[in-house]
Order: sequence, then structure tokens, then C-alpha cells
Amino acid sequence: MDPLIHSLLTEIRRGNLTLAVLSQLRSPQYGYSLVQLLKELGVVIEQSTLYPLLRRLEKQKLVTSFWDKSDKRPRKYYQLSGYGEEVFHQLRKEWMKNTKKLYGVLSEGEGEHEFD
Amino acid sequence: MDPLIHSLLTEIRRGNLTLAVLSQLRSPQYGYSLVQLLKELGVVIEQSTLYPLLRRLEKQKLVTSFWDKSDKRPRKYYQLSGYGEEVFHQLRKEWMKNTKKLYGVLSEGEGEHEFD
DNA sequence: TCCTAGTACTGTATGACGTACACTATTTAT
DNA sequence: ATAAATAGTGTACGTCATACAGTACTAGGA
Repeated sequence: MDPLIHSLLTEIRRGNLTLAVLSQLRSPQYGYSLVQLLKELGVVIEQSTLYPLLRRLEKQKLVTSFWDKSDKRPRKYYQLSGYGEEVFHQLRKEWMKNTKKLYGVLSEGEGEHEFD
Repeated sequence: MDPLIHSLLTEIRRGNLTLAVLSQLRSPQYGYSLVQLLKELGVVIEQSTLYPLLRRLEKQKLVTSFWDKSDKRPRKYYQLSGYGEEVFHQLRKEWMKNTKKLYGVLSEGEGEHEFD
């Protein structure tokens, strides 16, 4: 792939990954399971991208975490905080609005409407 | 607005603005007219954001430019290059695909489908 | 006639995040 | 015994939207 296209696609992922991750933390998930879960939903994310993101979300108090060591493998679970639910709701609302607009802009001059 | 939400929305705009601008350069446009045109389409962008972006796009050879000094006001027109059209087409395709997926993810657990 | 807003552009620095990379550790499968 | 999978921590870099400073001229209003 053209390196420039790859770079531009990375920019497009910024912010979008935050939304995708927050959307799957209404119920507790641990890091590795999020990678799998999101992959099933069509959102591919590397561990090297997810863990720093989870770290930032916790720092921003959008999620909380706890260790579950009852299994042979200790796992760190993350879940939306109250504040995180509010922020997620607003972000999701803005995302829907802005994406619909950009979709309209990008659909101009093309006969097809791929969301239909 | 919560500064964190503002910051996250800025991240979401990255990449998206590139697509919006490229989409309006199939025909030549000058900077200031792009601001107005995009505003009409619901994509609000400041001059302080647009001009550096146009500069970068030209540097990346996605657009070409020429001065029109026939009017009292000299204007710098920009237009998609051949390469830019290719890149735009691919980006737009990827954006549609990825956005549809994220839309599906964000619509889970909500009864409504706002794109319908 | 003067002043402000609008029109039109150039240049530069900053903050934030996806990403790559290095690293650690244990369990499971081959 | 070894490699892959599972599960996580930490750090540095490249990129771009944004803010800010600045320049310049025209048009409109007082």
C-alpha cells in the first residue's frame, strides 16, 4: 500500500479507536479479550495499540480497572466509569452527526449510497 | 464543553478533514471559497486549519495550485492531481468500509439506526 | 473620509494519539 | 523442548488539527 495512504488511514483511526474501545466496555473486559472481540466486530487493533490506549483512558478517568487473579492467568479488567459513560454518549452522538455529514459530502458525485 | 471531549473530537477530525477537502477539489477552488463551501456542506473548518492542510496536500503532491490574479484579489486555486484522485478514491473507499463497521459497532445496544 | 469587517493568504509551535519497538511472564500446543 | 498463544508494562516517534502571529487589500458602513 502507498505509504501516504497508510499514514492517512492512521489519522482516520485516531479517535475512532477510542470510540470502538469505549463501546465495548459497558461490561468488564480484559485487554486481550478486547482485541479478539473487536476483531470479530471488524475493528482490528494490535495489543501494542490497545494497551497504551487503555492506559490513557484510565488516566483520563473514563474507565476503571481491577485485577482478576482467580484464574491461572491474571487478567486486568476494564470497565466504563460513570464519567466515561457520559463522555462516550456525547462522543458517540457527535460522531454519528459528523460522520453522517461527511458521508453526505463523500457521496456527492457518486451514484451509490453505500450505507443504504 | 468538557475539554476532554473537545480533545477527543479533534482526534476524530484528523484524517476526516483531509477527505472532506480532497472531495471538493475535483474542480479548482481557492482557500477562502473552500471554507465557505465546506461550511455549507456542514463541515466547519477555520482558515488557520485549512491553509496548513492545503500546504501539506500540495507538498504530498495530492493537489496542484496556480495563482489567478485576474481579479482585484489574487487567489490561489487548488485542484486534485492525478495522483491525488487515486489516493482520494482509495481513502474514500477505506473510509466508507471502516465507518460502516464502526457505525455497526456503535449502533449495538441502541435501538436506533441513525443512518437509516 | 475613516474605520472596521470581510476577504485572502503565509508561517510556526504545540499537544495528543496510533504505532512500533523492547521487554517480561506464563500457559498451551506442537 | 520449543514455539505460539495469551497477557501485560513501558517508552519514543511521526503526524496533523489547532492556535497564534502576521501581512495585505477590498468593500461596506458610519
